[in-house]
Amino acid sequence: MATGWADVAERLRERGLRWTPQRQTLVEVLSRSDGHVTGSELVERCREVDPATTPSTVYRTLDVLEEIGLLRHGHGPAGREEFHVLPKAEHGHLHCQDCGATREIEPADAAGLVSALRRRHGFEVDLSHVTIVGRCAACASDASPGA
Amino acid sequence: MATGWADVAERLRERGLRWTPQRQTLVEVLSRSDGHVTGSELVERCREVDPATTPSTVYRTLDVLEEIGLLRHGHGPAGREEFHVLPKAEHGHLHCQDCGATREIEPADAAGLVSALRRRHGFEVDLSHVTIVGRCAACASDASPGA
DNA sequence: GATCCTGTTGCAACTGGTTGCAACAACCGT
DNA sequence: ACGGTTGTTGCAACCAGTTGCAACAGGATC
Repeated sequence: MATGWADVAERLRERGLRWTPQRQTLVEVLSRSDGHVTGSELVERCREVDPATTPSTVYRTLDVLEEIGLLRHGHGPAGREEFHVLPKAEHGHLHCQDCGATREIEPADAAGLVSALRRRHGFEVDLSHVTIVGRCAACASDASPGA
Repeated sequence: MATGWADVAERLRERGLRWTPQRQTLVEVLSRSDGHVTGSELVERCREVDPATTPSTVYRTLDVLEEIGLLRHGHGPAGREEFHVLPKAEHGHLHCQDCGATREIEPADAAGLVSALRRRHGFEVDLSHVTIVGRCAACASDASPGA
């Protein structure tokens, strides 16, 4: 909560953007959310607060908040939108195809890849957007010997 | 084209699956496609061959063909389905947020990450499903100094 | 060639998300 | 407090993809 939700209104106004009731609702919901949420989850939770909530408004506001840096989005394994609230550090995600578990990739794990791509292709990785799919330890040891 | 499209019919029948006109259409379209295609692109191209093509049939057939190993799918930067025809080698994708360019990640580039995740978390990466987002050399050197 | 079994198709409805547009309202200036 | 500017909302239509289901049709069997 370091650069928390408290000054969102100001940050918006600084850019000539507005602080509307709908945005307050979404920010309130976000401030109660931890880690990763999907778009439709957020829509649903906003509707609990204000049943008149419209999806398009939520998604558009999410875009705005992302521009301000309060969240990042990525795409989950099913291609669904996934939001990442108040990222402390850039980090990617690991998703198990079999059990569906998701865990975070520590920057150290990705350091090799990031620097390899930078050196070899001059490519600057945006780690927060990365979801790597595969099999987690449990599922891998479960499946490989058998099949 | 090593294990090409020629014997698809047999491969299906071996598994008790069927070789239908609709599947022939899709396979014909796929055999003319190179590299990466999105789902809707395939639907469209099938419709050029057979205007009666239905999306659900195409997607279901794609699932079947993926099971047989003739293609792999992943999710592009916008979360859209992306198919990867006749994969010679497992490889991921690099996508530039700015210019939209996509290039392939060579296995060597990812080797470090893959082995780091295996060692540290026992996680087996499915490289073909990975799309890494960031900025390509051109866009990175374009943007970073300025902004 | 007729028959049966079961995989497959096409439809229609639905999910998650996006977009164009006209009406609206936050905020600034007076 | 009032008006005007312009960012924002909500609607409705749409896009990409998925699913349940009843009708259909491969292909093996007789």
